[in-house]
Amino acid sequence: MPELPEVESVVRALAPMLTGRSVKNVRVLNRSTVAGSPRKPSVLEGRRVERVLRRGKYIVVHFDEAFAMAVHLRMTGWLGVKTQAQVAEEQDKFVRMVFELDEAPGRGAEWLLFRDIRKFGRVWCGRREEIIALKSFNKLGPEPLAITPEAFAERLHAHRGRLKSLLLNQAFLAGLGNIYADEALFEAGLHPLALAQQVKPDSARRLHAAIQAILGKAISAGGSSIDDYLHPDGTPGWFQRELKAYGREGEPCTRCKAPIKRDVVGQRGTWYCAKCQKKR
DNA sequence: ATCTATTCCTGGCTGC
DNA sequence: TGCAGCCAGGAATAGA
Repeated sequence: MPELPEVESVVRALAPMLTGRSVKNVRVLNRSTVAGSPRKPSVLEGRRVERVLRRGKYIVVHFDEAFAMAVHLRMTGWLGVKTQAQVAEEQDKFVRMVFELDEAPGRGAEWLLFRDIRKFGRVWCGRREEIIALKSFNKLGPEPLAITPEAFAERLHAHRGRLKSLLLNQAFLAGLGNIYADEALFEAGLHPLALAQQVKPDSARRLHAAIQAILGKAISAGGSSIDDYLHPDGTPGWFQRELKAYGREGEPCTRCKAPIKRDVVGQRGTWYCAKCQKKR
């Protein structure tokens, strides 16, 4: 499941392949993949890529003439570049959108593909200011790798909810998902059900440090390949091997050897060590 | 403000 | 081998 480190890995891989290239043609193979009203991916035809960046879990592509595209991979989305020959050979029924690219020096005819098994992923196309103004995009909270410990603690204490739910709330912090929320709470030694408002200042600081450390390590590892996530070139990330709580029900805690527990918190599977993650 | 349930969607798993 | 039924889950949405 792509979260911040996975999306960051996608952006870093795609940026050198896409920057400077033009989209000749856009084809939509699954209508619901294209979000927005009106749906208008054809506005990107003839536009040249200026930048590829990340905001929260969104991949954002800036085009010339102030056009832009935002992509959310949700559960099973994948972006990558393939040659026309590869695409023809593979006959991949899960490709939902195809962007025909111009021929760059040293590269033949290539297509940017959006592949998505479960069709939860979404692509928005339009003018840059329209994309930025999208309400789902506009209400995103701060970037977890940019926020200061002080600002983080202040935000934390301004909320009444449970830590796990808060970390998953994209308006609170943009980019954490189920995997890294559990990992950050484990690392900080905080219980998923702890009330945000009751978290003591030193615990808030530990949580902030844990979030930044986990995300930094996961980005360096190319993210976690769980279920379907793969890099744009088809290779897996390897941070899944470093996970200490997520998906490890029954396995011994790496700190105290007690078995990792799984509960459901806010309709999400939640893994934690009941012995060393305390509610306060 | 916060919480819960529901929807989207399909591969993979379980059980018969 | 086949098939029905269930599950996971990010985000939007509605309702409490």
